[in-house]
Amino acid sequence: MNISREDATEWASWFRSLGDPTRVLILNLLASEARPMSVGEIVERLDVGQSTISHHLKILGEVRFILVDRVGTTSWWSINEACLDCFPTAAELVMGRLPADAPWNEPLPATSRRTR
Amino acid sequence: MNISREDATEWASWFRSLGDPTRVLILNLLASEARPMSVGEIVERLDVGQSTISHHLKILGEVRFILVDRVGTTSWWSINEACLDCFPTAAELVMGRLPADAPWNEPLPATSRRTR
DNA sequence: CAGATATATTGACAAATGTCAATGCATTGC
DNA sequence: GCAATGCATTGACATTTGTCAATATATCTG
Repeated sequence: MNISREDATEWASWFRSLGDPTRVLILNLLASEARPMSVGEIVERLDVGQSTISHHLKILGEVRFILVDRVGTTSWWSINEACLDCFPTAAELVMGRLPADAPWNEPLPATSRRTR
Repeated sequence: MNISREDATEWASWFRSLGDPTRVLILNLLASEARPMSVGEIVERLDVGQSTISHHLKILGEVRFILVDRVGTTSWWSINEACLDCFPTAAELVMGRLPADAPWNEPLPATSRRTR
């Protein structure tokens, strides 16, 4: 009936990934532009250092809120639409009704290394 | 078109309140019991100290995920159903479509001090 | 009022987090 | 191959966070 602390820890980590202002700004920017953006572009738009942006992109990527396509030396980041749609609501999470096929449960794809 | 850092900070704080395993456990417990519970009851069910539980209840109460009814020396905590229903989804938040009448935007009621 | 009970608050502390500057690593262009 | 470019990683640092033990506060019971 009740969830385990392990489950709670994993669920909490998803919400924690949304729990930083800079990450919310990144997500909003990517969503409003509705296209892949490079790290440099994002740095220009938000008033935060480049290494910090890279750090947050990594965190958002690990929970699969965003996806990356690396081409040459540039990383193209974009919203993972599927992930947004089925991110659990607070009600679902709290009641223990977790979507089984959430995108963040899928294995990470082998890092693409296309060159041009 | 884009949200302000202030907005982002406030939204992030709501998600951060779900970003701790103990708080997820508390919410799940309150939701699964579907009744008000005292601090003592919650402490018994979760393997965490009493002061820690009080601390987390306070955090969850401040974002109005849970409500408290103080009777005598005991505090009865319960899920704020309204809050669960309209907690913004990741998509809503990220796209800047925020529910205007969210319960956590309502003023906090004067602390009830009923006795018995 | 004295003691017991329930919860809140405080203080301490280790761990995690967000940020930046500096550096490292690939890749591209010449 | 060399310099330039774009991003990732590292190290340092201050801040925040989660936890507990101890204490304070409020209420109830006799």
